[in-house]
Amino acid sequence: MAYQFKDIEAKWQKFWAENKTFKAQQPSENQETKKPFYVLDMFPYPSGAGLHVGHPLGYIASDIYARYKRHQGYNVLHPQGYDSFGLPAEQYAIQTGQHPAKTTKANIKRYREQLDRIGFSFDWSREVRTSDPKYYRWTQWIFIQLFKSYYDYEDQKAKPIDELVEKFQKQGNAELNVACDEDVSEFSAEDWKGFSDEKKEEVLLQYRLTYLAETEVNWCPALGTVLANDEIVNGLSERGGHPVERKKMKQWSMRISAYAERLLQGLEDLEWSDSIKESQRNWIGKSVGALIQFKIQNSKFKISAFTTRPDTIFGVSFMTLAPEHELVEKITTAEQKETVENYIAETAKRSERERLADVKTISGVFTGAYAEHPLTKQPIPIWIGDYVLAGYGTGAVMAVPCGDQRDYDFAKHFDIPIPNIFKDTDISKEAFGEKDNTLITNSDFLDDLPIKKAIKVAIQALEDKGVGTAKTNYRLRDAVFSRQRYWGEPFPVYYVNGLPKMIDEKHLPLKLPEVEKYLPTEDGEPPLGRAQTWAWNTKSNQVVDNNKIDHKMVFPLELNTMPGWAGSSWYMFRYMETDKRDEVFASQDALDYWQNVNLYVGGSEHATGHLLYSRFWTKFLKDRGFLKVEEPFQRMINQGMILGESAFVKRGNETGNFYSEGSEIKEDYQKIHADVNLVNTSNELDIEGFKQWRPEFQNAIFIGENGKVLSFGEDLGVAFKVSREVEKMSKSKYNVVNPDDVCDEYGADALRLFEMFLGPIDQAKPWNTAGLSGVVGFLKKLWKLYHDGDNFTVTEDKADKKALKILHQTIKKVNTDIEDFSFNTSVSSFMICVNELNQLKCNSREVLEPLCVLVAPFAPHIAEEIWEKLGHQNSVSLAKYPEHEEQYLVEDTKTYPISFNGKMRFTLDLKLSLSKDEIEEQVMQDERTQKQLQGRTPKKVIVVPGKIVNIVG
RNA sequence: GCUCGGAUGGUGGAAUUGGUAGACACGUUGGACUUAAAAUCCAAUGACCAUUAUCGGUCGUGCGGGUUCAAGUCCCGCUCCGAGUACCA
Repeated sequence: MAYQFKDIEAKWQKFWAENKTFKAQQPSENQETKKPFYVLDMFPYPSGAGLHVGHPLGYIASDIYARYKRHQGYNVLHPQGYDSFGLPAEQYAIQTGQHPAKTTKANIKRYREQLDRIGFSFDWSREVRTSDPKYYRWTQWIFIQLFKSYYDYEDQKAKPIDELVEKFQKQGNAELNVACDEDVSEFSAEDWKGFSDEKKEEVLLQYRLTYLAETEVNWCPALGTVLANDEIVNGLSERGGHPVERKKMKQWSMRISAYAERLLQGLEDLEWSDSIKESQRNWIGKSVGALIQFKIQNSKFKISAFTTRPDTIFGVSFMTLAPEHELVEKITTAEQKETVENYIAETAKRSERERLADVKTISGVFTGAYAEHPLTKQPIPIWIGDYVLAGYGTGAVMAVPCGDQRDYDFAKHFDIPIPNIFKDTDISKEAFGEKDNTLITNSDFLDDLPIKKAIKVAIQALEDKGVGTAKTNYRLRDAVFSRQRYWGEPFPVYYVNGLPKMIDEKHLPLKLPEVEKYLPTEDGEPPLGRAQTWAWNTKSNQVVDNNKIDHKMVFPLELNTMPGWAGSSWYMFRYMETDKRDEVFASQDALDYWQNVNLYVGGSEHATGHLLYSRFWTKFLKDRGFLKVEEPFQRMINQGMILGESAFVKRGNETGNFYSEGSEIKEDYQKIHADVNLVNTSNELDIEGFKQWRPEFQNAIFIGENGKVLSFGEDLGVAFKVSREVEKMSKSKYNVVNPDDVCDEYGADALRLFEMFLGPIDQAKPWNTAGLSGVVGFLKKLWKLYHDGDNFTVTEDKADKKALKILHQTIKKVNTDIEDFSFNTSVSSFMICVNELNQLKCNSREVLEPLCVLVAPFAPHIAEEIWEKLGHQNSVSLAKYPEHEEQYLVEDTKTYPISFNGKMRFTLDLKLSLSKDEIEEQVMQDERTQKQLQGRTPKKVIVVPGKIVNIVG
């Protein structure tokens, strides 16, 4: 009987579910003191399209690893859940009026069905859904904790805001080294005590780790919504092409910038890919330099500019301010006023995106004002230029045209002098941007110092004169945390006189209200502005009707919701908790036991989003004593994307005829997507299916590969071919392959093995079903190894040496492969092993039982079935993973490659125990050596024992 | 522009510290079994040259150099492709 995967897979999936085989033990029930091991996948967003074959790639890899760790005796936590708040459900709701909760629930159901078919060893008892009020209650709770905290740079940690209030009372804010907004004004302890309560609240908001601030957003009046940067093309909305304007809105932000240094340092000890670490480093963008003050002539104002090159201070020939810089209007002279205003108006019109796209055009205007060089006291003209970004540093640049290409281009364009301060360099064509050992010149006390030394000396001099300070700048900006959406976590916030107040923790969750439509309101408020019941009664601590708002006891609630990354920034800790989910976000003993994620598997597209925010929240929760770990994810593997092989047919523009790939076409044509499910592995299109797929093609004419019109009946043998192109797998490209179909046709084990066999886990690769037959063949051969027809043929006989050798070689290889995540080569090893055992006609339990366990993480269903036939009661997942025994692998002879001048000529079996000289002697005596040498004496013989003999002549 | 990856047969991809390049699989070709097909099994398969089918030879890991007895692997200089990021002072 052949291997009946359908029955077997269904049987074991049922068995695992019923026996709760993969339920991780809680620390309290874990009496045998098994070591914990936490394997986590990035949880999916349950979209309406369902899973395609690309999604399970990472899940299969992590599942293999989780199963492997269970075999090794670990108490493995391997959960799964859903990142179920998000935009697609909301957009679907806008179009259809269906409540997002309803579609989300349906999508989750479908996801679960699809996942279950692949035989994952998830512990579903710990499932989380970010859109579940029982879950987002704790997301809201964390938000409140952030609101109640500030960041102390001195101790490098977050602390309760009350402690800051105490400090204000004692010493004001002047001397404090804490994270805050840029524009806080100084106050003394006396000032603080004199502040009204409202004023105090306003000040504190500038220090809290989540705070309200005016932020510019892209507002599209026609669509009535706020757009993200990537939803805008050339200043128009991507959807519909409507104009977009910049609008200031009050938004919640997260003070992630406070954690910049720790987020950077923390990367060192993580076992993540270099590329992700590097992206995070770039994103954080640490640059070390100095902040230098420039007095403005005839004015009380000062400009401070950040530079990484204080050594070039004597090369400054002008300054440039961003058009948005606050000093611009204050310092512009009367005669330049009109020019400057025109320029500002013009740049404001251009969207940020346009400005970035158009880097080559140099534009700017002179303000008429002059700054004073802090050391030479020379006047420096102040310009405005849109190459200076308001959001980085101070929005002002001390321009050193000889050392910076942008300053250089600007100076050339406006005919500003370019003094050279680098010895023996040519700056006639471009700036000298190197940071090497070149010496400085024309720079007073910095003359003849190499650049690196000069930087230090310059900073010291500036500090001594009180005109500058050493300063580290980070590119990382605070993260906007408000979204004008419906389908997200509501903020636990109400407003008293415009100031935000937190709802008391014990009244959480604050549940999403019902709305009749999911669009923003006519006057541009977020969808929650449509809710009838969206006010907070501070007496009853309940949500009440809007028209009861009296600003005494009943107050308006926040209308924004939290972004997608809120719920995903802490979910890894939620899985640790099972019983007390209503009482805590996760209980202390669970957190202490599981610590953090040992292995995290997911795509690299979250490098600067989710992976940074989760690290931020973890560090924050640790600072405030809720966690003991500093990092959420210790080791990470990033799986590559599986791409689709789209199929294209050529359609004539005039006739509408379809042309086979190889046929001659006498008119202009377009390539249009054809559903890949209508194309076989030889790229032949199923024409009847194609006509049914798109009714408008019903009467189209098809020109076959032979160049003739295909008329059915006569031309049955003539193929109609399509061309193939690799693209991202997507519904709109009709190249989606559904894992369900693969499971139906070949089985879950085959799907698992094939996805692993496809290539290295971290590489992007196209899905090509053609290769599936290889792993299907392997499974059949594996089955055959234990069966002869219907009979189970495993015996208790002693295995012969050869069989043991191949078994232990395979064990050794697979063990190292799993640790390295080289699953493609493990599958190869299995194939080699099974082929050899088949040839040896091995049916000894001594070999076949360990092999069954070895294969189990990869192809669990077939392994369970065989395991049962081998007479075991328990699941194969509880079996101990085999370890290789060196005794079967050691050999006393080695096949030596014998090379002449580095080229391999023949091989010779030699005893491994031989010494160098003995090897050389035996090789030289061999007749083939003599033949190669033809009587000559070799110059040198290189013998590497155990490896190779090379004869140089 | 910068940063990080990558380039190996017809295809996907193997190759410890430099040590027999092309494992394994797909595909292709030939064969066995069969009335036939499917399934299965066996063999060949980097390119070129040579020869009597033997024994053989030359070239081959994007390109050009280098180090070495020996380079896919190390070093220098390029080309191309992919990803991220972008006027970051």
